[in-house]
Amino acid sequence: MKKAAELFHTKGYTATTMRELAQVVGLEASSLYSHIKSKEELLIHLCFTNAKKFSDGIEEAEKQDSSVCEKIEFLLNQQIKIALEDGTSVTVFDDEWKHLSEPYLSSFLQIRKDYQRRFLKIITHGIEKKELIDISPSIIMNTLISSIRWVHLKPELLKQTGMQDLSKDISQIILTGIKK
Amino acid sequence: MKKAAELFHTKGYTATTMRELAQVVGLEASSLYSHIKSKEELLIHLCFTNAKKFSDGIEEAEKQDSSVCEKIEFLLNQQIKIALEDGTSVTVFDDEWKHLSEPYLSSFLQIRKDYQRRFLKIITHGIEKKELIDISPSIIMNTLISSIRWVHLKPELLKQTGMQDLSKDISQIILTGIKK
DNA sequence: AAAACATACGAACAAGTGTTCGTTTTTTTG
DNA sequence: CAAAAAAACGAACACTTGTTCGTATGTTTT
Repeated sequence: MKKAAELFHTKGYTATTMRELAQVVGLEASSLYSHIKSKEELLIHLCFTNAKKFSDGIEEAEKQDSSVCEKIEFLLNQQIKIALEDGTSVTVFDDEWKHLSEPYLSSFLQIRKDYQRRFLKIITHGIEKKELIDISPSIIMNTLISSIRWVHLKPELLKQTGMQDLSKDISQIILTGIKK
Repeated sequence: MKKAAELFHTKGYTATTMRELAQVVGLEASSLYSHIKSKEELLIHLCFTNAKKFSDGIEEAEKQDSSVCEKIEFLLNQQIKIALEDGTSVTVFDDEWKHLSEPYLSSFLQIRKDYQRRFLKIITHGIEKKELIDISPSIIMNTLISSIRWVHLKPELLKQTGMQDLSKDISQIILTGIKK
């Protein structure tokens, strides 16, 4: 699964061959099928495992008895942490889900939509409480989510800066920008 | 080229078939080759056309006799504009370039690297002049670039908000976050 | 109108795809 | 150690891929 994630990350799902994957794990292509049912099974697993991580994150944020800004900071930190611990999976989650076939595709999109709905709710709440500036919640959320979508591609920056500091710097930029 | 960009955008380069493309433009697959030399030619054109747009943008910013913040705001606006005018191309530029083969791949990465080098220079300059907060220029740049990487996926938000306002809102979030 | 050209087509090809099958090898269990 | 189960293999299959080729059909130039 790990090697599959790496290949999907670098070459993309469609461009990745079962024969390539086999070679990377030291097997013949046919042998893979003693362990998995299909190529898509790999993609399904990677997509939904990561989807769960994100959903769990937002659930935890919702439960917290804290200010909206603290919740958002928590979410940012959490997502940066996930991205740094398992960057290749995040790529798959971000970019390769579109190769899921039905019914997995619909299911995945549903989870994603739900995640964004809950995120939006937090932001909207923050605007109402005048914690956040009065900008379209949708714009804020998308900017927020996107702004960290490079972290998993720069592991060298992690070594340089350290996760704690990296996380703090990014949070500072974004939070300063949306705080009232 | 336009239909190709759309297909590459929704299905990905590798997953897009010449037969599909042919059907979309109302031809048989073989007929396409009266107009293009290969499938990759399409990808090459899309990648480098967009690369040029971005390079031109940063060149213009460099020339401007303005503060660093104004330059960055100009760049943000420009890139948002590009993303909204031709969203599918931006996807190809962002995500599908990796399917370029040599020597195009190296050439493309060189251009990209050069673009980031010049962007970094602007930011570093801004930090030196105390216009920007003292955070790793690399972190600032990546956050900046990424933060708008969703715009081209939400044309409905454009209709709702209008490009001018959308651009202003995003700029406000990001610039407030990095201004000293 | 003839010649030259661009465009479109169907058929085909060579290479590569995910996957299956029957068999052999290796590991685990009783 | 023998039996059962799991894992690995090579060969093959059915299908799809980008692309080529010879040919036909319009379209432009002379």
